[in-house]
Amino acid sequence: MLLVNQIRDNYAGVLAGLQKRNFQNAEAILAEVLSLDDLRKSSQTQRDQMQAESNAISKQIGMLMREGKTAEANEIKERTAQIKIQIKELEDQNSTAEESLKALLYTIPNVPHSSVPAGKSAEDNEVVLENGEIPVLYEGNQPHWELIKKYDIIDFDLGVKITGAGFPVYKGKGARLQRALVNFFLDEAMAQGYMEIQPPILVNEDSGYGTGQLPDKEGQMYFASADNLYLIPTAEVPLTNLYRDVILSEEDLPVKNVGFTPCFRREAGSWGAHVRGLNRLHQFDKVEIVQITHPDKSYETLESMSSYVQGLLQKLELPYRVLRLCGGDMGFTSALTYDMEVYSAAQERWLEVSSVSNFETYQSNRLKLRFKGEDKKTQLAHSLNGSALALPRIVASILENNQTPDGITMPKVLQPYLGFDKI
RNA sequence: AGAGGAGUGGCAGAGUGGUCGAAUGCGGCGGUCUUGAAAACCGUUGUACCGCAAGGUACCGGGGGUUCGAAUCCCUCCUCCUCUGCCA
Repeated sequence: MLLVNQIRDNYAGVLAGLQKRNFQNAEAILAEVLSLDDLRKSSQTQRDQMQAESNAISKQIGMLMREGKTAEANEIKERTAQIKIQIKELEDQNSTAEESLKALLYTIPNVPHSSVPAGKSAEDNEVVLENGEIPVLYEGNQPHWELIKKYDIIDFDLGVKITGAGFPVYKGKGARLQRALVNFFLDEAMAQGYMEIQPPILVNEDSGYGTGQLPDKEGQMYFASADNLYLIPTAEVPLTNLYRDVILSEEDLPVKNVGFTPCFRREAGSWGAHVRGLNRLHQFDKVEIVQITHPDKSYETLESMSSYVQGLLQKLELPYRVLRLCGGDMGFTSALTYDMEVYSAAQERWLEVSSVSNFETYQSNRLKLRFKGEDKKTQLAHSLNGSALALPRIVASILENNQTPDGITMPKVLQPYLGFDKI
């Protein structure tokens, strides 16, 4: 969430940024934030003063008691009763203001970076670059949901039988392809200095709040009610919450972590004709990279993460483009997001396979993720993450773009991991 | 899952109603001494909020309560350890 001081010190900038996102009623909401914060401060100042007086009296009572002056002690005691009532009132006022302030801040998205284009929807995203050749497929090519049946490598019907829609079963070479991709992605990340982390895939409520899935996206997560745990929608949640309530020292920066996990998304109400096959699932595998950096370095880091993801796509020989998301299409918590899309020749459309974002202090403010520098001052770190990569659409595009009348050719980099070159 | 024990500063560990944000030791940082280092000695060493500042307030696993006053008493939740049970 945004910092109140960020709003106070740069009111015009924050307002303009929120408007670029088409955030409704920005002006009224920001004014409300400032007035709630004023109320919070003034009630605390008063409360602290009353409390100081009360503490002084209590100390005095202690002294009188020790000297055996019980009557005098009892006399002063009566004064504290009155103070207590006032303290209670001020405390209520203070905590109400604080809670309202927090609830309001939760509803305000991050301020976009200056390079973010204005716009309302995906159509206004800016194409930064395109790379790779779009393959020309043979007559009679098929989309992946046909190919997986033809070669019997991914089975949706079996998934329906044992779980439900959106939970595919990977078989034989299909399963092997999944494992090869995961290993390839992890090995590549480690070669770039990321440390591999295997986190739990169920997380508690605090973690949900830490990265922003709660309170508003509650319906998107599967919930294990007997134990109050959420199935993670992305490894971002455990990987970033590792650093909740942590003060790093400056020399620990940048933190570079990578993790492979299954991801679970309820995707309530988002089913339709264009989300067939592997395009949208309830359970899928993803390798996620997370970095925690010094505020001065985060944009440099964002570029390097973007190039890293592009490198993966190049090695997989997939044609892709990079988009800079416009204000209206960005995620709630992001300040700048690049989406990587791979062209699927059989579906004749671009598929989003990665999203790389800089959250600046938006997440770290919620997480209380800070670092202490040479000057011994603690300040909020910047957090970034990106998919590197999510498997299903990568699998879909590999299958579709590499299909030939007599089989599907596997990218060269994967062959050592696969043990075969063709499906 | 059942029975018992325990959670205090970076770590170890005292403190069982007031002068306790908290002894002491270790570690860290600064200094004296030294050619340098070690040792010794001296000083310093948590986080957050309010305040222009001086300063104030809160925090002893989390939350709630009793009391003029809580690290200390009560309730509740969480976590860890030991034993029993179950188990990849």
